[in-house]
Amino acid sequence: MNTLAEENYLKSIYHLSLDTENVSTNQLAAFINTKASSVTDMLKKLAEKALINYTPYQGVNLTVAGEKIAVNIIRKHRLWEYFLVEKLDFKWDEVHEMAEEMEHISSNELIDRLDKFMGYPKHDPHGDPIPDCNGLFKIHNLKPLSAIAVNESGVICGVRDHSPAFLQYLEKQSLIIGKKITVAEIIEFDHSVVLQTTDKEIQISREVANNLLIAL
Amino acid sequence: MNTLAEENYLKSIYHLSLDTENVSTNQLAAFINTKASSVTDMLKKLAEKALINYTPYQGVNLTVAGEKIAVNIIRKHRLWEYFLVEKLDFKWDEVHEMAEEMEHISSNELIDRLDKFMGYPKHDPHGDPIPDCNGLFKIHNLKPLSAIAVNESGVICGVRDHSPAFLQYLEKQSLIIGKKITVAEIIEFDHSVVLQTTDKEIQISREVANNLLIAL
DNA sequence: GAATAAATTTAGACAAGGCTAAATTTATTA
DNA sequence: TAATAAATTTAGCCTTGTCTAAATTTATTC
Repeated sequence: MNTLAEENYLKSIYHLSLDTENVSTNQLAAFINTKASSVTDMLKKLAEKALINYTPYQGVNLTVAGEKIAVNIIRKHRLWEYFLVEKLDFKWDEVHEMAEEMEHISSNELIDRLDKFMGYPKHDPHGDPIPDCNGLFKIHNLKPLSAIAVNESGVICGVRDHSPAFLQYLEKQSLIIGKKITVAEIIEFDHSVVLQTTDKEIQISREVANNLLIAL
Repeated sequence: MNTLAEENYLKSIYHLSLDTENVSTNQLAAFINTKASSVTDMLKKLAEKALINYTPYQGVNLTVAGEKIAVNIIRKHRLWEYFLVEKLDFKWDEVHEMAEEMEHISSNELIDRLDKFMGYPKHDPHGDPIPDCNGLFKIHNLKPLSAIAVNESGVICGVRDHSPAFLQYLEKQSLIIGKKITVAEIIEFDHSVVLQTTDKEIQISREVANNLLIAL
């Protein structure tokens, strides 16, 4: 098995790989909140284990074996988040830290049974897809709200930022998963977005719009 | 917060303290499966943190602060075991290792909500009492079956050995928590015990009898 | 295309937790 | 009570994962 630190590196490389092909040492260091030199040490170790492809100075990406481990950790994370919200009544902004710990519980039998217990949910409380027991999941073709044109409509299906502050703000504005919205206007000056929802009109900043994921 | 290793030492000291007033270095080393010298190092660290009372060569016991932490870990362990058996349908011999990991999930809010979710159970699947959110629980006055006289009756309420092998054996013999038994005979030669249960007569070794806890 | 800047890696150190071997203390026994 | 045995602690070393500072490589710019 892998250490907790190794698992966190693999998971982080996976997340960063969604945006860039090769993940750089500095990117990882910033993401994990550590120093570039520490990252280099760990990359050597993971490369040694054949979990990443690593060429000095050229960044890294996951091998098939490494990706399998990363996806399994993400599966655990999202299933525990679902459990915490659906069974223990936590709010969607409260569960991330707890799930960060729980995702490292090793038993796969446990997580498969948890999955069954909850009825094989497809998405976590933030709209992120939950990989099945074979690591398979659909990657939605979601667009940030900031990329939606005026008069177009869509449904909120995910968030990019998972911080409690952001989630609490959305909650307050009733901008929750499943909400239908229409872009009424985009303010020229600062690219703020005016939304028409089922119950009211809301104006949000470009920053917020950029972190809301929409299905058309 | 305390490290995983520290938590395991505190928990172990707590368990061993149930039998002996002061726990010796060697006892701990054997229990934790490590070397006496490693134990000494950790004892110094825990004494430094005022979680144990430690006098070199004289063994240790928990301070009030240390006992509080230990009981909280045990609460978590037993609640997770209950969850695994009652909600995820694991068998009583399958849950110990998983709970060993889960007991270190830090959030107390989480464990309190889990407790509520399950209806505040009083005992784990092995009959051990579950401390409440204030760390309070009744210590049953249970006797090992080996200490019960011929013709006396009682109910199986706990086990001393939690190993899968022992639990599987009990399961096979239908010697489960809540079962009513009567001591029919004690074999003089090897102190084997002949039990009369509701459905049949069973003979068990002194070793087994010694690890079954009975309420009269 | 050299010179500077930015990114990355190497070198050397540290803390946690563990181990072996040696020294010391306590317990036991003749 | 002296001698031996058992238990415990100390000393010194190892691994993991981290850090700072220095060296090296890659990127950028004039």
